[in-house]
Amino acid sequence: MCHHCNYNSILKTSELSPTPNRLKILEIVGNNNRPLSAQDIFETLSRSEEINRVTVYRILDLLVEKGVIDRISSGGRSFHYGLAPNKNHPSHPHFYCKLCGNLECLNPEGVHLEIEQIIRTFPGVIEKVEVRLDGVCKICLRNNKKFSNH
Amino acid sequence: MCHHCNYNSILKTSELSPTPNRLKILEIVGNNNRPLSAQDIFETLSRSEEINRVTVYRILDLLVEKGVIDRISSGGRSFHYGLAPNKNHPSHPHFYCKLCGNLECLNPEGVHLEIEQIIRTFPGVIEKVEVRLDGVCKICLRNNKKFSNH
DNA sequence: AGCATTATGCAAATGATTTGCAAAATGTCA
DNA sequence: TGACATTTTGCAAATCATTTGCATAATGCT
Repeated sequence: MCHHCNYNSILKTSELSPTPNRLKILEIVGNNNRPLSAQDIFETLSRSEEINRVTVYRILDLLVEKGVIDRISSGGRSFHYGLAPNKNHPSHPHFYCKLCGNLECLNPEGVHLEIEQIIRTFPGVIEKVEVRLDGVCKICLRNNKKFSNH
Repeated sequence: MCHHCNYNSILKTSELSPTPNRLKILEIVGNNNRPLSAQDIFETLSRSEEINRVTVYRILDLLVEKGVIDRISSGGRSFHYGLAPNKNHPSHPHFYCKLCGNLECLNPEGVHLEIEQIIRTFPGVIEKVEVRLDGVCKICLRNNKKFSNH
């Protein structure tokens, strides 16, 4: 979630003209406290205007390509999208609930990851690190007693 | 990869009768040094015998459910499968090459992950942690000069 | 052998994403 | 402003990974 970002200028500095659709999609991604699926974004946007699903996919691809947003593996079959890490939003781990399929952001302080050794010795190029915890979220736990003793 | 495991007994202790197909699929997963997709496993198995793709999926689901193997997000659209961590194979991070789509295992020593704080304070149940590095592997780097200065 | 249970195959469905192509919108420049 | 190139969007269909439903085959048990 970001209240400090000017999405318009983010687009411009990323070599993307700030078209209405791009802006709206970036706002939806940025104003949410969790990474959303393309479907989530499509549904949200559809509530206020007509837009094609393919357009959503294409804009998401573009934003990922320019490094504005991150494509995040959810643990399920669909990708989720969140603002790319920057000064205001440090890189952080996510939690995936295998029951409701929601992905949530975790505090970056909670996880200390030391990968210097790998970065030093890995023969390829490392562009991104993803840390994801999987399990059952609080809400599903309450609704699903049988998981409470795992 | 595992040279110390008796797959037959692993199946038995997991409440699964060691049918030929289950054994072969577990062997393919276990004898490989990287997590494979269902498609990889299907193709490998198909070289030596007739088997249906759906059967492969079903056996993989079963092995995951019983905790024998792990379903791992690849960074691409398909899941990959590797032996679940145990005494012989500690949990370890993976590297996904966005060009060739291969997933490889990284040394567990290379990554230090401290998640005690999250585990202590998270309101849901955490069952699994996945760490994945994304980028371009050594081989694709060699074949794709344009990525060598990223 | 007879019957229940389990495992497999096959066809089709589903869900997420991508592609091809054409129409609409936008930008550029004389 | 008009003509033309470029970019953005929509629509239909394709693709890819995975799942479902249902029928048959294999296996286990008494």
